[in-house]
Amino acid sequence: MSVGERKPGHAEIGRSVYCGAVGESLAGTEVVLCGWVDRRRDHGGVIFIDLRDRDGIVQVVFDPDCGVHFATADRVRGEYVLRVTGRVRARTPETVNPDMATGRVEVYGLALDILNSAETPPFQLDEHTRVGEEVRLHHRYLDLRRPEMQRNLRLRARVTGALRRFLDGEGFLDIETPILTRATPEGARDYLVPSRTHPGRFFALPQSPQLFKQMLMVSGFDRYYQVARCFRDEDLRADRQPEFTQIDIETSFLAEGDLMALVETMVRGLFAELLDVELGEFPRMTHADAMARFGSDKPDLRIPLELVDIKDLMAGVEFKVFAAAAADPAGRVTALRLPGGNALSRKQIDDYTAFVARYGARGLAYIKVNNRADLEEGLQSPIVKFLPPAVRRAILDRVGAENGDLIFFGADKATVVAESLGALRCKLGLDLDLYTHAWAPLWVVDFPMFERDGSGGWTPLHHPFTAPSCDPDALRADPGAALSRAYDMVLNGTELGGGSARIHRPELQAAVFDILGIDAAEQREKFGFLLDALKYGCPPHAGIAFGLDRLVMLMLGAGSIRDVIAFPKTQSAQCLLTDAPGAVGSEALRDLHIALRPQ
RNA sequence: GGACCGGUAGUUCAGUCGGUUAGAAUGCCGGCCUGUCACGCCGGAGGUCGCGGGUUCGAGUCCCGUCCGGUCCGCCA
Repeated sequence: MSVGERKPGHAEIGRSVYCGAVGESLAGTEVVLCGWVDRRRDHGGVIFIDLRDRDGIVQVVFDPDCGVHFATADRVRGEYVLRVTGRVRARTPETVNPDMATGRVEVYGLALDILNSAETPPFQLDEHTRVGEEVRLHHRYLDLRRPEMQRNLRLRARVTGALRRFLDGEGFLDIETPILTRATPEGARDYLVPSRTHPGRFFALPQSPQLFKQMLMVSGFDRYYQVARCFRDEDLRADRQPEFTQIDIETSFLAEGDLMALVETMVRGLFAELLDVELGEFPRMTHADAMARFGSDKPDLRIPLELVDIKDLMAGVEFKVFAAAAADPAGRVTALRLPGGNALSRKQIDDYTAFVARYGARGLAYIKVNNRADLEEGLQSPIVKFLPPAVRRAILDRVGAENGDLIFFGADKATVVAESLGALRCKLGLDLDLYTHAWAPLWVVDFPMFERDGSGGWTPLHHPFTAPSCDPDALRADPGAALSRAYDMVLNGTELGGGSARIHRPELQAAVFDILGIDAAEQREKFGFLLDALKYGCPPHAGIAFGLDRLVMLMLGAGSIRDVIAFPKTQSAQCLLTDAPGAVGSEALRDLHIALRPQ
C-alpha cells in the first residue's frame, strides 16, 4: 500500500501505509499507521513502540520533543490500538535491527491517538512460548492476531484465489450446491438438521456435493467447480475437522487422463506461484503396487524404504508365525530393510514393536545384519535360529541387505502387514529423518472397485458412483477383481485429492447398487433422482475433490489442520470460543417436534 | 467405543521417597533509566495444584472415578 494524498497530522485521517510496508523508500515522508502495540520499551527519556498490523511490525519512537504525545505514549500498553502519525527515517548504522523486516527504518512520532485500550491478553502473543490449544481456541480472536496465524490464513486465501483464477481461466463455472440436503445412507455419519415444516424429517449437511455436481453435468454445465464446505460427523484427528473445505471439480466429455493432467497442472502452478517450488511431473502408481511396496494407498515417497514380500520363502519354516502367514491365502510375510539400522537399541526396537501393535501386529521380528557372510554368527536376531541357512541367505539377497542393516518383518493377514509395516516405514522416516525429497507428489490409480465389509458383503473403496473399468457383466461376475477408474493425488503421504470417472448409465449404476446389497426399492427411494437423471442424456463425466485445509497445511508445514482454519473445533467437536454446540430452549425444540430424553 | 500423554500463578513449566510457608521464567503493577528492539535495573502483587471421593497423623505427590485439552486405533463411502 502506498502513501496516499492525505493531509498528515490531522486526527480524522486514516492509515496511509501498512506497518510492514514502511521501508527506506519512504524515508523523509509522513505516514499514518494503524495497528496494535506488539511491544513497548520505555527508556524514560525515549519510548519505543513496536506497532503491528496484518502486514508486519515497525518501530515507532517518541521522545520529550513529541510533547503531549510523549505523555500519551507513556500510557500505552500491550495490544492497545493506536493511530500514529510520524515521519519515516532511516536508522543510523549502529541502530539498524537486522532481525526485523523493517529494521533499517523507524517512524518518529508526530502524533499518537489511542483508538482503544486493551486488557492484558490471557497469553503472550509472541512466538517464544507455545501456548496450549485450549487457551488459544478460547480466545481465538487473539490467537489469530499472531503473525504466524496471520501468515497461515493469508496463504490459505492466496491458495483459494490462485485455484479459482486457474479454474476460471480454464472455463470452469463456480456453482453453489445446497447445504441443507438429503441424508446419504452410506459413508460417514451425517450432521442432521431437523425440519420444522416436516415433522420427524431431517435435512443432512452435505458430506460432499457429489450427487449435485453429477446432476450439473446432466444439465450441461460441462466444467464445474466450487469451494465447498463439507460436513462429517465422525471423530476428529490432527488432520480431520467435522467441517472442512473441498475444492470440488467435475467435468464432462473429458477422459480421466485429461482431467488428471489438468489438475496436476493446477497444483504444480500453485506450488510454483506461492512457494517457488517446482514439483515436476507426478509419477503414477497402481494401488496394488502402492500396497505391495509401501503398505499404503497414499505412500510417502520422500522415504527411500520399501517393503519386500518373502512369503514364498517361508513355507514350512520352523518359525510358526511366518509359516502360518505363508500358508494363509490371505496372509502376507514381508521384510523392511533399514540401512544402518543395527544401531537401533533394544529399547527403540521395543518401542517400534509397541508402535506396530496399534495396527494389530502381534509382534515385530527383526534381524540385525552384522556380517552377512556369516549366516550363523553374523545375524543377530531372536528368530533366525528358526530359519534354515538357505532361507536366511535368500532373505538377505532379496532385500539387498548389507552389513550394518536391520531388517524388520511382518507376518499376518495382508491388511495387518500392510498397515503395520506401512506405518512403521513412515515412523522410521520421521524418527530417523530419512527424507530424500522435500516434496513427493504422485497419482495412485487402478483402485479396486470394492472391498469386503465386516459382514461379508461388498463396500465401495471410493464411492458407489465411481465407474468400473469393466462392463456390468464382468462386474457382477467377480466384484472383487474389478478395478475402478478412480485416482488419488498424494503428496508426502497425505491424500490431497480423490476423484474418478463416474457412472453415467443407469444400468451400470444399478449393477453397482445391486452388488452393494441395495435392493431396487431402496435404490428408488434413496437415489431415484440420480437414476432418473442418468436416463435423460447424462454425458460421460469425471471429477475430483481436493482437501483445501490439508493442502494448505502441507504447504505451510503446519502440524494440525486447526492452524489453517480460523475457527476450528476441538477433538470433542466443540467450539471453545462460542461454546457450541449449545442447549436450545424448549420452544425451539417443540417447533422442531423434538423431545429430549431426560439426562 | 478403546489406548496413551497432559491439566500446578495470566502464560510456559519445575516440584525428588507422601512431610516446614508450593517454586522458576515470562507476563502484569509501581519506581528508575534518551537508542532499545524478547531493553535493562530495583521493588511488588499474583495459587480452589481441573473436579469429586478414598488411603494416611499428613496428599500437588498414592488409589478410584470424572471433566477438559492433545496424539493415535476404531471410525472417516
